[in-house]
This record gives sequence, C-alpha cells and structure tokens, in this order.
Amino acid sequence: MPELPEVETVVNGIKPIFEGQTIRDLILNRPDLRFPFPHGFQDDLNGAEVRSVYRRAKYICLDLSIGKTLLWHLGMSGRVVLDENEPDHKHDHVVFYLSSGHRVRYRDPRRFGFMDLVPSKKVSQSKFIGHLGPEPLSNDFTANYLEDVLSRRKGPIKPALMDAKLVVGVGNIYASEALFQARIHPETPANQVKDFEALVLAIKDVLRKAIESGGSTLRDHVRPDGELGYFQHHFHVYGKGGETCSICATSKIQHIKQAGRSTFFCDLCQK
DNA sequence: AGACGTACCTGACCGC
DNA sequence: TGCGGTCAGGTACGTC
Repeated sequence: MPELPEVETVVNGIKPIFEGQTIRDLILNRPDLRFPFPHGFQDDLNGAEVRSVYRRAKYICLDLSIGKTLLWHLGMSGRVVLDENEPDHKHDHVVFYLSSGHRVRYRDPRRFGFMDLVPSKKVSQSKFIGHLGPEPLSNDFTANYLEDVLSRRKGPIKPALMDAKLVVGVGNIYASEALFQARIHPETPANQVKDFEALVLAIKDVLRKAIESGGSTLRDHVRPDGELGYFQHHFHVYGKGGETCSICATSKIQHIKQAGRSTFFCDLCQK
C-alpha cells in the first residue's frame, strides 16, 4: 500500500491517538507477520507509554518509555484502523488497547508488513534503518547528492530511484510520476541523466503534493480514520497505460516492466 | 558494487 | 460456478 506520502498520512492520523498514552494491552492474533514478532515483544509493549510517533522512510516509529522504539512497516497491504465503525476483519493481526480507551487495529491481508523493537538510541543504526539513504524532503537530498550517488549506476533511472540505499520513500507510483514531471525517460541510464536539479525538484514536489492530498487511495489503502486520500486523481501516468497523455494530448501512455515492476511514461514528453 | 531474480502472502480480476 | 493465470503500493536476500 504505502509509499512515503501514505505513511506520512498514517503517522499524522495516529499521532494524536498514541502520543502520551500507555499501551494497556497488546493482542497478537498470530506469531508473525512477514517476520516473527521479536522475542518478548508483547511483554515489552504492555504497560509502555508512547512518547512520540514519527516517520523514517516508510517506517512508523513509536518512541516508547521503556527506552525502545517500535518500528512498524505496513508492507504492501498494511492498514491502521482507528474507526470503530469499521467491522472486525480476519486480517486484523495486531490490536493495541490504549489507556485512553482507544483501540487501534493493524490489518494486513498479505502480511508483507512487520514490526521490530530496537533500542531508541540505536534506531538510526538498526537492521532495517541503518543502511537507508536520506529523506527525500530533507535538505540532505540535493541535486549534487543524487548526481554523485547515481554516477556509479549504469542501470535505468526508475528502479534506481526506488533503491532505498540512495533515497528513501520513493516507491513504484511516485517514481513514475516524478520522472514524468521531470520529463526524464524511465529507461535512461542513471548516470546519463542530465537534469538532476529538475529530478530532485520533481521528486520533492510530487511527494509534497501527495502528502497535502492525504496520500493516494488505491485498492485497499484507506487513511486510519477511514477517510480517503485524493492524490490518485492527480496521477499523470501511473495506471494510465493506453490513455492519451494529459500534457501533450498526443501520445499514449506506455506501460512497461522494469525490475519486475510496472512503469508508466509518455514517450513524447519523456526523452 | 551493482543489477538482477526470487521469495514472502492474500485477494481481486480476467478469460475460458 | 469454478479454475488457472496475472497483477498489486515493499524489501530482504541470494546469485551472478
């Protein structure tokens, strides 16, 4: 489900529910998601207070009073359910009962999501976070940086943008959309991209606008409060194979596979 | 090192 | 109605 804008939307939605609350009870309806829950997970979390909720890459991070941080990844189909009007579901694998009386359900049909518990002081060096590149919306993500790290890459630019070692948060949808906005063909060898300034600006712009729209609602992704994100209505290429390009009004949007993932682009607008 | 492919898992959809 | 195939927003890991 989620790329950076969707995770950001989820974090914004659950922040006021979790922060300052104690986890009174944690229910695990199975022993694992993508990976087994860490040893002692339930015991550690029961009674812990959530000090703050923040995002790093596509991880939701809950900083806890016990000196540990819960890393929570939504995978492809993970969803946080706050809305009590939403009926229970067979794929509600984790349930948090908070001191406020709120119940928070984690629903993930494909179970590509996972949770880990790491010492709060070592989050940035932890197994899942340690190797990650900069945040795309931070000042560390610049044209000079991107040009430097891509100078050793001969493979196509689109899958390179999705490599979290280089920059985090750019998934399959927003990689296609950002390249369209920057007018760069997705099969361009990464080290032959000309305008890194335009590419960095496009990535930041697409992600910021998606966050402003509450993310994208596609298939099973809905915001925690049950409201819908709207950015999917602003897609120029993603999922639009065969349609006429909305910008040039001439060429049809192409649909190809790169590294096993769908890529969409306009061969007239993107050179 | 980098560029692939594979694996993980369920559900929706399509053509027969 | 059922069956098999394909596809789906991620990422760790194995192999060349």
